[in-house]
Amino acid sequence: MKASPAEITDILRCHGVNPSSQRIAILGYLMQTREHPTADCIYRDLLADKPTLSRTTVYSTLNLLVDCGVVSAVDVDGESRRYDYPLTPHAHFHCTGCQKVFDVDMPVGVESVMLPQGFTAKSTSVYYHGFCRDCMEN
Amino acid sequence: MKASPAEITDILRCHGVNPSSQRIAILGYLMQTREHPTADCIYRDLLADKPTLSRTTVYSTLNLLVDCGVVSAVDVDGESRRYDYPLTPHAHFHCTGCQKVFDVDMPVGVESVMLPQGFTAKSTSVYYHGFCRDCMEN
DNA sequence: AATTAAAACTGTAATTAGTACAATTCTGAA
DNA sequence: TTCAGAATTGTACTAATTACAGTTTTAATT
Repeated sequence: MKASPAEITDILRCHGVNPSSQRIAILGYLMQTREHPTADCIYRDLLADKPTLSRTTVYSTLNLLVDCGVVSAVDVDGESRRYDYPLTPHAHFHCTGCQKVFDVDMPVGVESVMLPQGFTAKSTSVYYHGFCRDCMEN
Repeated sequence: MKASPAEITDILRCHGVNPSSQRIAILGYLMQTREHPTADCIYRDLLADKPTLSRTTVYSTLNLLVDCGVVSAVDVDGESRRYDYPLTPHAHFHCTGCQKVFDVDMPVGVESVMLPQGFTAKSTSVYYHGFCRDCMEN
């Protein structure tokens, strides 16, 4: 089910973000994919619908959305940063063959690990690296 | 305790890597720090001892060592890749204030999570993001 | 010790992701 | 309708990393 512009607008407003048409398009794009796209990938795909969109807007909007916690950044390898609208908490599997990123279960207990005195974690990322099914078979 | 050149040579040979003086210096550097340095940081620090060292060699050596599993890459944010000689398995805490990376305990059970059918993980990374003690206090 | 082929190293040039910034456009309140 | 602030745009720039060609080193063989 695809989120309506009104729903996307609400999410933005809830986080104190002014809902411009570009921001709605970018967040909407992230909400309807599980592909963990890069900024450039988002830019290229949205260009068809919004021919005046600029790369700078995509980058700055993504930074804004990450800063206010609406979307999360996926830094799974040293390559381009990817972005994720996390419906539910999950971990990521990075296939070193095809470079795709898959959502997998978040292991239990990760969030409650003992950190050194005085350290407080605001978020946790778990990445598995290996071969996905398709790459395993070939 | 600092590893001797002979010990470093052994580690390299065990992994099928020809122990050149540059490779010994780079691996030795990583073995005696817990700072998770970037390639450029390693380059700058080693330059004092090896004035003819080139950045390209540092990058290619690090790629080589990561590929053969001697050192691990730490991609904790979108910035430069960092490198780690992991004596024992551990997770990483990334301070969003000072940008330092700290070793912390690896939570139990992370490695035994249920992955989708046909997926096999070769390695696992766990990153916590937040404020370290010093940044918390200031 | 001399020869030599392969491997490793070096330095420069190129590539790529991402940011800075100034100019333009949009928006919504007065 | 006016206008100020916010958002967007496009270009120029920076920084991390890689490609590549030429040089040096290594180590085996004669």
